[in-house]
Amino acid sequence: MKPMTIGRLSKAADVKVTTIRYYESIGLMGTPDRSESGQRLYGEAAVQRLSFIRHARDLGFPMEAIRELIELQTEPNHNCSTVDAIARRQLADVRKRLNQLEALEAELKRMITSCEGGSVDKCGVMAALNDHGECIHEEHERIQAM
Amino acid sequence: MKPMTIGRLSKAADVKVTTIRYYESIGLMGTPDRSESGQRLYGEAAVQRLSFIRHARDLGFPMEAIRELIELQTEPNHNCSTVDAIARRQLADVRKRLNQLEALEAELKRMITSCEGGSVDKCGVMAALNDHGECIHEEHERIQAM
DNA sequence: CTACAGTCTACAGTCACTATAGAAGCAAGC
DNA sequence: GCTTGCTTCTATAGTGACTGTAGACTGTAG
Repeated sequence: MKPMTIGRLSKAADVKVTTIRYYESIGLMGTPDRSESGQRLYGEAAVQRLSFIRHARDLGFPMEAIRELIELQTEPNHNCSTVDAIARRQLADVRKRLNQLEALEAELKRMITSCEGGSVDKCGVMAALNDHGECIHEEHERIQAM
Repeated sequence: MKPMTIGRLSKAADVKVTTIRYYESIGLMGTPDRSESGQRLYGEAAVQRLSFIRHARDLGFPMEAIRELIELQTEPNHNCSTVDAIARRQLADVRKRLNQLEALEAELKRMITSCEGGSVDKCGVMAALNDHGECIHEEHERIQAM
């Protein structure tokens, strides 16, 4: 039951110190106890909470959804259908992105095989990039780079 | 050969006016001619350039890669192997993201099916989110939400 | 005691835009 | 010519989810 400093918490949950303070500032983490000298002190619950956030972020849940989930967690009598709905929404989102990425993969593959070497003005990749009619972006949503 | 204003260019290339000015400010678009009253005037080449950028962004190319591609375009004698390399890098990236998303899909599906209704403290989704050991993030890269 | 790592606050910077404000320009209708 | 209303101009601030920096204090190992 001995409390840990922010650095230890950081290691325990694999979240950077600055990010922990950031989460606190946006109200995701609650205000921790402080030592006499003013240092933040955390218990196991903080590790849990932080790992939860991290895991949900790794799964691509938007911050807002995570906030919602945390609120739901704190009132455990609430029916979990809301939680289920959030997860389903996220799954739908992931699937949409999968489809888009598959289309991208196909187009990139096509672009690359069309390139036969030589100078840029005959390059198939460049041609494909210039030739902006046919391709994907009927529904013009943008894929994020990582 | 009559020049168009930024608004017309915006419609022609399907890129917002503000975004065009932004691209200019970061040096992706070059400084256009101006009318006597100071309005930007563009020709066909600008539509081409802008569409090129837009298409590459739609394909998820990072800004830096696009900048590189544009530079290559302006020296057409350059061998296109560099272009090919950039496209291949992008393809590899897309494939990596595909794999990650597939893993996410599986985990989300598992989470959702494990939920049998009832209150939050017995919810399988919540359990999965709390239970942060086993899952994906050995290689902890984060998937971006869109 | 002295290093030196960790922690504190507060604020600026990142990316790729988007939004806002306030002023000036332009095109059409009356 | 005048008014109406859209477009354009510049400059600046805001977004999300952090990251980085500066300068001061604290805690600990040798």
